[in-house]
Amino acid sequence: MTLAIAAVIRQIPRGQVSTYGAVAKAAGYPRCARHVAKVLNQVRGLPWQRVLGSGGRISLPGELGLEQRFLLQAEGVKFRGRKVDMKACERAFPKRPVVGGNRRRVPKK
DNA sequence: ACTTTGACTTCGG
DNA sequence: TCCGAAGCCAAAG
Repeated sequence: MTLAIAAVIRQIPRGQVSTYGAVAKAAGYPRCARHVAKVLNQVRGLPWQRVLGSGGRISLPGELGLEQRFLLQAEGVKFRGRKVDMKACERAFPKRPVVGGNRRRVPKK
């Protein structure tokens, strides 16, 4: 799964971005946004700067965040204040079947 | 087998 | 817009 996620991230082209949640979903693990973050830490050689928080927010704290912003702008990604212009730059991934079998919120009652 | 760890997400105030 | 809380889940230790 770590690999599946890494593979998805590698598919984000220059000038485009995606989000943790979207990447997780595209890899077949819709609720593992958090794991995506972890993968970005461990796996090297990934275009880490192209992965953002929901809504196009930069989630990296401090200086790394600034660098991310810088790199993205260098790739031609447009910013709207602190957020990326997702409408224009978000990468659309082909749909993928969910791996672990679809789990649904139990109506609980 | 159990606990911790994330660059998360959504919602409410 | 900015917190805080709660939900989430596989990987790593």
